Amino acid sequence: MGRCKIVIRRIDNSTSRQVTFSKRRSGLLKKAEELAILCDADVGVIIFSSTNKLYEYSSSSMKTLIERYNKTKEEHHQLGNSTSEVKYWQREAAMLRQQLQSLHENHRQMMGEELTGLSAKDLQNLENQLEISLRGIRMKKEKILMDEIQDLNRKVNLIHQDNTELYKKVYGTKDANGAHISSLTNGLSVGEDAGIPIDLQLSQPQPQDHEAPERATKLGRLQLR
Amino acid sequence: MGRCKIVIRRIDNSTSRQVTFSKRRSGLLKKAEELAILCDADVGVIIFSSTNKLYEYSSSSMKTLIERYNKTKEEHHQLGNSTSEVKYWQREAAMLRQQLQSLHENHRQMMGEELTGLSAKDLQNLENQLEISLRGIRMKKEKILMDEIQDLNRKVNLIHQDNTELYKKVYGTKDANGAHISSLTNGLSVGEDAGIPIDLQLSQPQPQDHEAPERATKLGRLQLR
DNA sequence: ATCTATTCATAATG
DNA sequence: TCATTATGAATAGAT
Repeated sequence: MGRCKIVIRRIDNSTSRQVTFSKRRSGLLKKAEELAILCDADVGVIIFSSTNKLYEYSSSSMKTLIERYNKTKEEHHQLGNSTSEVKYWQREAAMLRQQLQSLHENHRQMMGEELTGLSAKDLQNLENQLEISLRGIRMKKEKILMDEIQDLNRKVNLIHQDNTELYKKVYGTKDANGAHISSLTNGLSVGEDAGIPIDLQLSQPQPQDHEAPERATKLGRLQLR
Repeated sequence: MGRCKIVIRRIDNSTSRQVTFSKRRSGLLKKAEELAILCDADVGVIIFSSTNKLYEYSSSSMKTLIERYNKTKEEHHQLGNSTSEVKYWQREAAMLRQQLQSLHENHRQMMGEELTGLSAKDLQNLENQLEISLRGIRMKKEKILMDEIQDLNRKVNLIHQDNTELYKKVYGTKDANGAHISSLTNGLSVGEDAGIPIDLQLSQPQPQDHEAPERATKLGRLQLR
């Protein structure tokens, strides 16, 4: 229910994930309250964001609700009482450390380190994955550069047009392009002719899909490396 | 979202209250799951109907979630109340969780995912790193394969020598290498001369198909494609 | 349960 | 974060 349908899977972009979280969180809490009121139910919602921030709703009291839940589940575990609080945190830390270790090893392997123990097959898989990653990364990079270049082209053309206009104003409507221009335009007259749009490109002609190149605009620098 | 707007207050008619409960309950649980997946959040919902029936959803485990909830609440409520040991472990866990998160993000980027937000420069660095990794991995793989081949060569030579010995025993000490051998050794005479070691090599240092090459050694088969 | 007419939630955008 | 809006989802009421 938005501008377009979305698939329910983790949102990659962290900004939009945060935005969506904020919206849907409030939506969920609202619906929980409506359900509780409309249908005379006892409802509790607990949400931990990916940044470990807590949000909650409870139609009565969360404590009572959780107790009721535990009773219903026939688990008299005394989850809320800090009998073995230290132990809890120790387990938590141990679990996290384990996860961290495993991920770290994986990461090392992706960095081409610590490869002993891997079979030729494992290495082949790793190689394939890295090749896939590289393709994705290169595409993304190309896109950024192409966008930047397109924006620069636009900028250059605008300046060139401006200069042509200025030239006309200064020298009348005679020849709008000539040696004079160069000196006037601080060496920016790139095109041969005002009528022909200037077009910078990456030396390798890549698929040119043109989207919003807003980043380049902000920079406004001319870096033609 | 229905035939007409309704006010949010207890539905008097028990039948329609029951129907609405059923519909909205599933809606709420669905939304909870979507939030958890989309935004990488930990979400739990507990619902007791007016007839004391329990319905629940939890993206991880309700037990863990409730424990986490209680800990978070306590932490918030009585900051100075916990012992130094608890505090130590809490900090430890928080630190580990942070590290895990950061490493996870890094890992995702190395997998070519979640690249939005990276600059062209970042992407270039990533690309360079992956290329370095690939070189290392390929070298390692080559080495494994070369070792394997060397081992096979050794084996082949040993067999060949054995056969030569056997030939001598059968036919005396005359010519140890000849056309006869071929028939005796089941087509295994690969080298020209017994004195010259046979030497298999990778035709090109590229991924051929390396289906578990270690098995070949064990089996003692010679597959010379 | 199933079917619509509506209202609602929210994705994209500024 | 806030506001707007087009669009897909949820659902109230009826069958």
